[in-house]
Amino acid sequence: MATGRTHRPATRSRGIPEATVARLPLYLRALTALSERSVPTVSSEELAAAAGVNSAKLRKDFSYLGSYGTRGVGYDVEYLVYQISRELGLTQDWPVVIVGIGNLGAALANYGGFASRGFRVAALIDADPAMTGKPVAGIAVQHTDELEQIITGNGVSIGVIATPAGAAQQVCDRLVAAGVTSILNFAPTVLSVPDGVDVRKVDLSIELQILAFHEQRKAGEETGAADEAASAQSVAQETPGAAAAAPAPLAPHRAAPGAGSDNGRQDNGRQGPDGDVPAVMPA
Amino acid sequence: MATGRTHRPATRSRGIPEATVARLPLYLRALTALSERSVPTVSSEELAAAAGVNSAKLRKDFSYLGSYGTRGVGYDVEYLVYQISRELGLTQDWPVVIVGIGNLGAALANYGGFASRGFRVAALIDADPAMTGKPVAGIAVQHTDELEQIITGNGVSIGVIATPAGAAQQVCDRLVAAGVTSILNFAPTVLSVPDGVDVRKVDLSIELQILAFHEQRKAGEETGAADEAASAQSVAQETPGAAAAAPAPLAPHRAAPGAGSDNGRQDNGRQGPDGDVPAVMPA
DNA sequence: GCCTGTGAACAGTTTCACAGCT
DNA sequence: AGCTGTGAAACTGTTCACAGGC
Repeated sequence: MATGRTHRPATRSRGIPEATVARLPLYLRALTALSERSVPTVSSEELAAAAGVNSAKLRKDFSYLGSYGTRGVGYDVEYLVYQISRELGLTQDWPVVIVGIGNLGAALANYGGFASRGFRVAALIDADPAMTGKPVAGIAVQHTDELEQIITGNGVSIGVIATPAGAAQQVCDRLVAAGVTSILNFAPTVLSVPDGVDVRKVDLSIELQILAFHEQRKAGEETGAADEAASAQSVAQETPGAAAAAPAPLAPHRAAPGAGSDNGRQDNGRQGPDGDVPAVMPA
Repeated sequence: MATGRTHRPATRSRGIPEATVARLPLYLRALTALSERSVPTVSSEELAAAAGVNSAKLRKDFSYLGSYGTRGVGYDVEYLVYQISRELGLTQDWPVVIVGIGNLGAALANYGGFASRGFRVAALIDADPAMTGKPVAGIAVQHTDELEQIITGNGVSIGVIATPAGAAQQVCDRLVAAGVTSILNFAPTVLSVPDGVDVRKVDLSIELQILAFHEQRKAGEETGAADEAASAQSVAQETPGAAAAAPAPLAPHRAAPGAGSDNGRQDNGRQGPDGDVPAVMPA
């Protein structure tokens, strides 16, 4: 077994870097597309282009999973799809509850990508009695009172919070108390959870603010264009080949420059008040 | 490109690290909350707790902005709010257009955090003629045909794409051609854009898949609890003080473990087909 | 004494470049 | 010849620990 022998716990549980884990879904999506077109194999170069990363990074990432490619040939699409799915835990079905069925919650409930890959919306929960029983995305909304029962009854371990900021911590506490150990938080608040519970955060206004930062910077350097236009904004390099070399004969656009490192995972902390930032949804 | 690589080493601090930029909005939110409670100053320790990071990181982050604190005292809340706002470019108003007014687009349009800090929804655009003229969040939806005119007429440089995956690249191309240079993409696709255009991506299913990965890992190690429960899942450390030491006398929960490094910024690449993953919104 | 600001050590991630298999 | 897999180098980000001002 090429399972690197000496050091390197390669296939062992501790191993895959977070940065790599965060990219696996990207590869999986690209591979799924290839699979649907019945493409049998891909080279790291091709797959990397489809996923929007560079090939060295992709190969390194795959090397943490094991040696699933064939030198001189490339990777077997179907096999890789399976291996990555397994690694991500998508071969099993994850029941998910969405709490807070406003516009955002409804959008999430209707999100096809949800159901398509390992996730199943087990229940929609909202605090508004007027919503109870109303079907959203084919599922009847249930009242918050039944939250605990829904969680335990369905063995739910992943919860999505799409409530207003003011209600998020409370909902979070109840989810955790009922047994949820992974939370995807759309409310603009820092959630406090016990050790062992994972929180990932998606925050609209933060994303916009980061864009504004770069936008402002662009405006400020609108002067010396030609020379270092792209690199000046600290947007840095990626796709050294595409961006630097080839004039791209037919493609109308080129690669988006990428600068790594953001966080999507929440850290820690306790926010003082409750509702500081306006909420995403009505009720 | 290969143009030497514009070093920006100098004593002239023209380079705030991306990781720091990504946290500034977090600090800003915590500071705004303090400001509303008329708190005059905060220590790095307090502010860090409110923002969910550790104090050393926060101090380092602020050091890139300059020396805005007072030794022995802390930071002046109002002053810091101003400095960070300025750094992020929020002292000016950014007109934003949202393309794709389905559930998600509507949720974004209604998002209060949008308007509250520097961003103004200049227009809502949808390809469905049935939507045209309908008011969403108090703004009449306009048809895609007017996209270019809206962008140039309002000097819009930031666009939000909330369309189905299949339409995203097309919309993106038109936005860019019309002058947009920053895009927040909610469609599950890799967008290709020319150099100089920033793309940030928010992808629901990716976030869920990352959670599933950790969740799976937790299940697999449900055995040896006590000893290294938290660290075993590679969720790593953050808040060394809180998580490792102090038994937290009164707080009901503790810090959420944080592992850094994700990406929210898209990289590069050209996707082969168009609509592989189901879209977020109906039409 | 308290708390900021920061150099220096450390850790994680990306890129390079090439050995090695097919 | 072509392409993967991977050490090693380069780089980015985080943590430590303490000098230095209040």
